[in-house]
Amino acid sequence: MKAKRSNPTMKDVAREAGVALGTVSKVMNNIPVGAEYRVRVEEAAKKLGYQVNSYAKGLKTNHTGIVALIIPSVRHPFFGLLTDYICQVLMTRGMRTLLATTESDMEMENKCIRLAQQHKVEGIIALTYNPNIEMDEDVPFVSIDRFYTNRVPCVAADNYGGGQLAAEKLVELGARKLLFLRIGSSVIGEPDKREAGFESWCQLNKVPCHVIHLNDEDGFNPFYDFLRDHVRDGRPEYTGIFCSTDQLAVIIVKKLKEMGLSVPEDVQVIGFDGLMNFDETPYCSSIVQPVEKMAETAVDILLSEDRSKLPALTCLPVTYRPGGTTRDNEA
Amino acid sequence: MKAKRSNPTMKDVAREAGVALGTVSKVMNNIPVGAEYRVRVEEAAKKLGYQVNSYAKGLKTNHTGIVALIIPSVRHPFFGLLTDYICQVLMTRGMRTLLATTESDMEMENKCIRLAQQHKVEGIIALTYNPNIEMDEDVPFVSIDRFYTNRVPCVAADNYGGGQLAAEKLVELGARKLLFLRIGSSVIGEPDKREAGFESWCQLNKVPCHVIHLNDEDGFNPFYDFLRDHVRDGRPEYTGIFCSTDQLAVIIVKKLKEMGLSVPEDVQVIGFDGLMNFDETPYCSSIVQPVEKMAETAVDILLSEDRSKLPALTCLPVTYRPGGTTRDNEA
DNA sequence: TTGTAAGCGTTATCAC
DNA sequence: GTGATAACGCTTACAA
Repeated sequence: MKAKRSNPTMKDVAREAGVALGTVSKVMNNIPVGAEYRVRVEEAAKKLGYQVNSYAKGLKTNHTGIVALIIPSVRHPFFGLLTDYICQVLMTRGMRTLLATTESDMEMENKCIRLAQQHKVEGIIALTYNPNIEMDEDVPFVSIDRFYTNRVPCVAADNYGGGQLAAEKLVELGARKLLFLRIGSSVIGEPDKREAGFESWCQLNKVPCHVIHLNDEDGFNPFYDFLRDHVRDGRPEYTGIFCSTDQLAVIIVKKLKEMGLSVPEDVQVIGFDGLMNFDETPYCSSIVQPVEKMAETAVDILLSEDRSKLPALTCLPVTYRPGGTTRDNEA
Repeated sequence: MKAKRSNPTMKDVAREAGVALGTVSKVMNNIPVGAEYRVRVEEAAKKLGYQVNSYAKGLKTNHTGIVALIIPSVRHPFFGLLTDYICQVLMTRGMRTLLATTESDMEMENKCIRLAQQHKVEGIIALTYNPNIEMDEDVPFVSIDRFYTNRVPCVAADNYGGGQLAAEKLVELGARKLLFLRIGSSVIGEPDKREAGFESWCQLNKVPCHVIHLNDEDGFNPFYDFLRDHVRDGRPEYTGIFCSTDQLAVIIVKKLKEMGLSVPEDVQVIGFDGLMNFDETPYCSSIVQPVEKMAETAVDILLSEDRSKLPALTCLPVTYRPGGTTRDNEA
């Protein structure tokens, strides 16, 4: 553990090296300079433990090398994973991550955006369903999972295709009637397309399909009721369930087992997200979001040179992965 | 979604309001100023959509309102949770979080510390087992789970006490012989005390206790071998297992079941961390780390006014929580 | 190629 | 209480 002296400035380095201030600056920025000088400056810098003051630098250049990430939390596995990747990708692009967790509180979201702008970040990546985002026209902004306008690029998984894929898989695995389950207050983001894709596939393929929106008041009763009302020969009729998230799927599987139904024998369940338990095993069969790809894409778009022609919406392909809650051969 | 005009400066506001530059500065910093002036300035600022440039401000004041958090990742539930709390607590203290994930790579850790210092952060909170941290003497530093020297405050859970508690609980719940399991390369952090506490309790209470360090080469063989070698009447002799982390505990439980042993009937398992699955249910019976308290404490120490007398090591109390892998009455 | 000097947007120190 | 003015540490013409 080494300790270094404090706060030497370029002026100090210049004096130490016996060169002009501008020369030091050039060395620090890799601008061609006499080899002899370069060495002198580098030695002086090392000796004094000099580090550029990026605030002074940022003030001049308006480039801070910081990108703000605004996200509901970092403790939910999906957000944690996404944050992790974004942070890593930004690092490889020479950028730092300013993290702001908002708990999806709109006021907080706007506050964080304001703060980010004050800090002159190079751009903002945000995951919010806030309809009244107050964004500065000229700080690059990329939204994840939420389409605002053509002027704000949005990156998301192919939620619609994922919904279709879930339906297709469930039928392929033997389910004749399908159920879609979703929980929580209605939002207006890309994830809503999971339901749309699911339903459209069923319609197109003439597969009976029912949709249940769970809410906080009724709890799981609508689900219980539906299952009880649709029984045939003592077995549930709807044997394929698609849940809007893995989280919900895990809960539903538990509920089903409590009801004496076995998963995947009696009923098959597919979730959405593709999260892994921390022993690297899937929570459930799931439509896997390409989280790493989403992170890369978001960063690429945010930092792209030519901001005049950006894709308004980028949907990245999802995949299906068995995870024990479906009757796959190889599961 | 509103859009604002770009980059007005204090000078612009001053001109717009018809006052001097200094007056604007005072208004922005809540320094007493004529009521009439204050109103004029505030209106002008709003009209122009003015926001302070914190880089210019930081250059002057050397206060950036940013704290760096250096952590292996944010995708592991424990780190995710910790990051979440730290970010929240910092926010309530008027600080922003600069996040750096290192994957515990030492080079990366030092690089991140260097970058943080360049960004003139108010302080650094780091979770690293890096022995050669290159830290600047005069940027406040708080370490989590790793004691360096008396000069660097360290915040951790009471790992030693947690180890004792685990042993005590296992015996209380009926185990006569105890096993400690730990995996991975040896580190030199506070978490090592889990083992020490566990052993010391056993010694003090004359309870037979065996320790196994799993490593990558041998895999779980040492564990299997030990279990096989210590059987009595067809039942394992060591019926209480303490794992150094919840993650390991989850794996061990799985292995035990594969061996035909049932948990918690045949063998009881306690982990460490107290993590919750994302459906808010514990992974296993566990010694719970006070993560939120750790976050608060780390931030408090980092930002404390008087840095002359700081606690070198703060160990926060842990608790035991049943989680289905022990034979607790109420589990 | 190297050195000089003018700002970048703030804050802080003064006279007023 | 208010308003010029000099820094803060750096980049970048531009002059040498």
